[in-house]
Amino acid sequence: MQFSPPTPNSVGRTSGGILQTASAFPSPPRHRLLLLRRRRPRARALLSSPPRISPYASYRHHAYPPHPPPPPAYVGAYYDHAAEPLPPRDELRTLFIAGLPGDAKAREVYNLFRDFPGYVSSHLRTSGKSSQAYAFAVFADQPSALAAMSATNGRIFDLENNCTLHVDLAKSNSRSKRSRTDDVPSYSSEKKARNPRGFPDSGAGSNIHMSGMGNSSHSLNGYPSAQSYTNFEPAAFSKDPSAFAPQNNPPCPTLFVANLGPTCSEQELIDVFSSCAGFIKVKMQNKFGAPVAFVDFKDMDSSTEAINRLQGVILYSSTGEGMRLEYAKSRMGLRKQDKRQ
DNA sequence: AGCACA
Repeated sequence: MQFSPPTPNSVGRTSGGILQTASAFPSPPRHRLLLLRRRRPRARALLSSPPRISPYASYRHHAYPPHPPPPPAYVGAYYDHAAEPLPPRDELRTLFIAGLPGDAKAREVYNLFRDFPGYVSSHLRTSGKSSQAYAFAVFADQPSALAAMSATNGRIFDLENNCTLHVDLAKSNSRSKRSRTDDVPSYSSEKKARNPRGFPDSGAGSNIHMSGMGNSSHSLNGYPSAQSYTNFEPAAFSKDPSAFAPQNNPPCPTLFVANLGPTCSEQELIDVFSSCAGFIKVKMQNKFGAPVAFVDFKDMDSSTEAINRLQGVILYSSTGEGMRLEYAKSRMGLRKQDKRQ
């Protein structure tokens, strides 16, 4: 209601398939850039060079035949912030997600963000006739939002429609308080996975509030919390991770991370990997040449899911391709926790 | 294209 529908005249993808963040959002607000720079001084790659999409990025469906890229980017979703009660600190902690297909479901948006620490809620806006949609995802604070942003920006949401996500800080925070219950559908109460088509996927302004608030960021509100990405991944995906892990090491709870940008920091990796279940710690190797890192998980299931989720993800610091994940050759620091006398 | 730390 307070959102104007996306304007389909905006710039989109070039014929080469390169996504230009800057052009996708003409004349980005100054404050947004400043915020990004403040926290990540070396965000040059993100701001000035287009995120390139790795074939490993995002939830992979089966191998879809390539399609000519439709223009997916949008400008829109302007929020009338006149009546918005900004939190005491006006730090932006809401993400704006563009590039969603018109038939995107609130559940899909929810599944995209629910595992990130600090996730609070998401709101899908589908503009009836348009073939595209956009959404907002609210986080507890800006670092959480930025971590989720760096992990999801550039992800291929729908290979079939060639939908690539553009995730950015929203221009203003969404109202996260449940001050209004007008257009909240009765979905969140129950009947969850029952009816996959139960979402009001048409009709502008279906404001679905999928909350993940509360404790440790998992589950809640009816959705199974664990690694149920069954909506996105084929069965073989979870059965045979080696088919998707282009390396030879046997599965290991520790991951080896390569192809990091020269300015990648350990904190940036923590921001990204801490969203994975079973995450323990990151150890970065910056001394020699190209930085690499090791990320430890509590078990091989966790590390495998992390590979599947984050393979090829492009970070702020990334140059060119996204990071490459492999099982490490040996488990990180198994020393005292192991009960070898 | 690179696998350390204990």
